[in-house]
Amino acid sequence: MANSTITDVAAHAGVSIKTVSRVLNNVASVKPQIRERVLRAIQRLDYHPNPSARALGGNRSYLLGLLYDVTCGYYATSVLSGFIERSRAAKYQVVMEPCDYSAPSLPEDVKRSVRQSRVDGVILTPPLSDLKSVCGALEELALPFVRIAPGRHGDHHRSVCTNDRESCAAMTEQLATLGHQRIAFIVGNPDHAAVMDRYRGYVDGLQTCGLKLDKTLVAQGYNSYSSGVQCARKLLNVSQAKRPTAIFASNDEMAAGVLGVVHSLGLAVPEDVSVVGFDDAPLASQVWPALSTIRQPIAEMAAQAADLLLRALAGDLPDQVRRVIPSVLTFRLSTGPAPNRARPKAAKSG
Amino acid sequence: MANSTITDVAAHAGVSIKTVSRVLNNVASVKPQIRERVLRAIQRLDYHPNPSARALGGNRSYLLGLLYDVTCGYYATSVLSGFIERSRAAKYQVVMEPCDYSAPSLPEDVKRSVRQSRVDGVILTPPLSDLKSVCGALEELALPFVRIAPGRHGDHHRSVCTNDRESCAAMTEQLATLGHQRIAFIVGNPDHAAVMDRYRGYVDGLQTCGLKLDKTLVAQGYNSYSSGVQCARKLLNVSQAKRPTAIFASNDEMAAGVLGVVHSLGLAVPEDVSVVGFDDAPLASQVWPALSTIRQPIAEMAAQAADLLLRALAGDLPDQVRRVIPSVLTFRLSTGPAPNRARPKAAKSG
DNA sequence: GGCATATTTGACAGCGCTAGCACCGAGATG
DNA sequence: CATCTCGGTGCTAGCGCTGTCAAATATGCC
Repeated sequence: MANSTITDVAAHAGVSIKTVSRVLNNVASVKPQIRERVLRAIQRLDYHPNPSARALGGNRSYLLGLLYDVTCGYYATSVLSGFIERSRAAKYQVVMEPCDYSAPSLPEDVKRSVRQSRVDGVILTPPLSDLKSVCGALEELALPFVRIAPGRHGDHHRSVCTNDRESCAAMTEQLATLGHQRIAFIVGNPDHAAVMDRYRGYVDGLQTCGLKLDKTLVAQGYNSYSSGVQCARKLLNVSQAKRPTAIFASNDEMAAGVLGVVHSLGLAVPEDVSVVGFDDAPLASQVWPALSTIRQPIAEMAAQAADLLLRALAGDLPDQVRRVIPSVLTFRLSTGPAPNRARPKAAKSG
Repeated sequence: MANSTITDVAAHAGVSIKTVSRVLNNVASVKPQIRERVLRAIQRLDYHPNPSARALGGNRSYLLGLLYDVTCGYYATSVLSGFIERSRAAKYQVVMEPCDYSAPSLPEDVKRSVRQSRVDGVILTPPLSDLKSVCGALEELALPFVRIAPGRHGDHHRSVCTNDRESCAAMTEQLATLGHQRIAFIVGNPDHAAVMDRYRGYVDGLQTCGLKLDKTLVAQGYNSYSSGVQCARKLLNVSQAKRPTAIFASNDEMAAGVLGVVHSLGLAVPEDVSVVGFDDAPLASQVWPALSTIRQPIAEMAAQAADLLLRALAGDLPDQVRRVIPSVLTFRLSTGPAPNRARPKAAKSG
């Protein structure tokens, strides 16, 4: 069955192709009755406009790009799931644009990539969303874009993020409420600006609870499992008195690394050490014990980003917009009350 | 800088646009000297053909679809990374086509999806690649497709797979070599036909080593972490004598579930029980202890699939082709010698 | 009713490329 | 030497839409 064209629809509805085009593009000035007639014809013929023809005629591609770093495949997939639905609804297609975050030629790569694919706009996932060079390249091309979870928001850009700082503060407070006084923190990759906010939240939380920041309890990680392992070794390889009773990592992968070290030292989670992550990646519930973490609503953020991008393309959105979707604290088995030594008053064994 | 068009290139090279078009499409009958001239002009103008125009004129879209099940995001991403590179090189773009594997309307959804996006061909990732209904829908539309890691190969289709059976046999033999005599197996979701091959490999391996198949050591899982947990409980909740000393799960996620159960029973991995997975997903090296597993070369398989699809589109490929990319056994910390009780002869403690 | 204004609709020319066929010149053939 | 062949090239008509602008129709006012 050959695909029907706009001409077929026009013939069936007894109008000109231009009117059909108007209906397709939601132009207001079509009489309801005629619009109805056209829609019926479209339905009857199972007509789908040819994107290539639309693109060629309208000087746009109806393609949206999802720029992501190849090493962050999981994140990209989650973003995709939220992004694609909205885009589809708006008759846009999504093309994936893998990038190598660490390549020196990144800005050039991005430019070539988007020019070649002729996308109408892109969304940037972290860590790309933090790179001035990438944003600059996009601006040079005058290509609309929305950033997901960028660290710096000051620039004149559209972005969607979550409340990293507040949720990390809340998590820190929860740990304190469980009796933890020596709460360690593993900072994420400094390249990912958003994770700095997580650290700030940790500091806020300590302060709220009257705990004072102990720099020996802060380690610098790089978002990877192995950096989590290294940080955990550093944090735990001390006398028992100085050992943290809880370790809060800036992402789940590093938290998983912590778990490994704790196990291999013969310590128990959460009896000896509580462990907390961030993201609620699938990994968080597939390690043992399952990680308490902070669920970042990636799909929802992506949907909002799609919204912003589509509206920007339609021209009814200011240059600078920022949306915040709250994260939610999620408690699983990796957290528990602080061990007795930390709070000598209420000694009980179980 | 406005994008240049084929007309600009033709003018600069002093030829007709048709000749430029021939160069772009690798038509043989262009004099080397002229071809050279055109290529230089293309380079100088940084010309990229407009895909929409190519699509419209040539009656194809230069779009390739990647059909995947939304619940298998990770797998899709890995496939993508291998797929996109080849496609790009051939000036094709990749669009992601998420599907709901379990929807009754799946064949209709697939049809609508591919018709709407106008893709020229698609690749199918598991579990989609096993569904007759999906393949049927695609055939009805006469849309070329390549299946990745399907279980049944008998049909008249193009596919790329790995040697599930052989590698699982080899892994089973390795476990036997380590002294394991009670090797349990967790079968994967029966919907994913490829995993049945893994079970067959396990049976082969047992046979090769002179171990006999004990049905009480075989559990039926569903590829998820939680089904791994359930199977492990069933397998381990027996007297010590009957307990398996090694558990081989058909994928890493289930193996991670096994790990959790072993830990929570107070047993040690690999001292009391060795655990093995399949896939070498990121998860495998992010649990503790890191999983011995079988690395499925997904990206490479995807690249081959892209190759097959592109050649099929070019018309120089028979209907039925099957490529096999071998998996590789990967040993990490989750496997070790069988505990002494299983081989009472060489008692040593450490 | 007659006129000036909205409002709604249609005719038509591209968008940048490919496909089909016509064309041109050089070597092969009679 | 005329004719044929054929590799190499150019001309031109679309592909299915959108944008522009003009035409047709509806609405408001005196």
